[in-house]
Amino acid sequence: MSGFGDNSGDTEDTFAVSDEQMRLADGNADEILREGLERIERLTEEKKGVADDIKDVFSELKAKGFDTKTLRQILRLRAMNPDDRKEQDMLLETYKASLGME
Amino acid sequence: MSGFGDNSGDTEDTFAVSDEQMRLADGNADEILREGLERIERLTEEKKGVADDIKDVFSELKAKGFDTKTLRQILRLRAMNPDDRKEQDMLLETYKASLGME
Amino acid sequence: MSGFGDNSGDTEDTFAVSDEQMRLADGNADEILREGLERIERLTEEKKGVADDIKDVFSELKAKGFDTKTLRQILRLRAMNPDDRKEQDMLLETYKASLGME
Amino acid sequence: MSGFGDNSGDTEDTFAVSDEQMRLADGNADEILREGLERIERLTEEKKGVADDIKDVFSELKAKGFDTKTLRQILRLRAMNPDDRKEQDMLLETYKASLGME
DNA sequence: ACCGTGGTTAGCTTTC
DNA sequence: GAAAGCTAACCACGGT
Repeated sequence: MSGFGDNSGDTEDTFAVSDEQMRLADGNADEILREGLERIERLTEEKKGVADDIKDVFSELKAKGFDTKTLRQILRLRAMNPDDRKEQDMLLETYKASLGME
Repeated sequence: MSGFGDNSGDTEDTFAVSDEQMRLADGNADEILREGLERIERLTEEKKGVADDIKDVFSELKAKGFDTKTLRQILRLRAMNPDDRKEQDMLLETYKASLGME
Repeated sequence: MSGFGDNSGDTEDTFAVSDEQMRLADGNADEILREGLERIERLTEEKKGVADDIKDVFSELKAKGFDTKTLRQILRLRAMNPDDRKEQDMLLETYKASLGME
Repeated sequence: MSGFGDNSGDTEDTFAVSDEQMRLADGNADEILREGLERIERLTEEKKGVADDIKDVFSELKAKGFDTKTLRQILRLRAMNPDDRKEQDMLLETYKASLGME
């Protein structure tokens, strides 16, 4: 089986090749599919693990009295390029002024 | 600074402790905060790396003719407990029949 | 067909009832299902319409030079209870100070 | 105040215009901003109302024994173009066969 | 090349 | 407090 619409697996067979030869050269799309999926599944597992670690750190900080929501805000700010951050902040202040928000 | 309302960082100081001692024992909430955030940032970086790896595998499969959307469906199916999957499928068929969907 | 495990739509028919009577009393779970889904589909359509309207307003504002991202921030701020907003802001400033963020 | 980078709000004032004139011609970007935001807020409210209605229908169906998750699947299927649906399904079956999933 | 769209992921809310 | 559903932001893709 081939993915779809690709030109691999030429069906003309000008030169006869055994199934085994095809499998070895790969040709074997099933195998490509299976291995690709397994790699994704393994990586997804790994990703999930890291996500759990992150959650743990948040929990610890929360247990020590920190507010999660605010922590996330801080992280967002730290992640921003300082210049962009300034720019963004200025813009926000301008709009606030425009609307009479103290 | 303490997270909020917790009673850590006792200010009574019945027994004098040097600043250094406090810092080591921790006491120092600023430090806890800073280190927590840094750990989160490091883990987030790591997570992003894994996510990119996953994206790469999808790209490879796509290049080999596989349809990404369908691949995701397959992954979802494989992730399900077989029994749940059966159950869910049966239910779906029931509803479809109920609605006259072929 | 019934939703699940309920005994409505008794098929014994000790007392003959016309199909019409059943339909009216309802009994007919298929009908309930079909009508429920149709109501949801209609409402979803409606919701989509409103979402499109919102998008249009954003587009207009953007065309007049406003920055969409900042507009969303403003909307978030306006949506918050003023007290919560103050509280939240104070907390953020505290953490920033704690981290030496100007 | 102007959104950004547009040339409205000319500061040269070659020809004096009263504030009132500007406001009427509009020029008044503050007003544009304020009204735009209010429209969005009103529409958002409306959207929320419709979303709640949808939730209600789901609740009713659930109370009558239907499984919400499956209902959502059905809705997804009904929303799809029949041809796409067939196509998608075929592809899925192909991949499943490829992987030996019954 | 950019805009608009759809799909995915993260975050917040509510329920159990 | 954990888990699920809903909402909003993000991102990559395809169309123009």
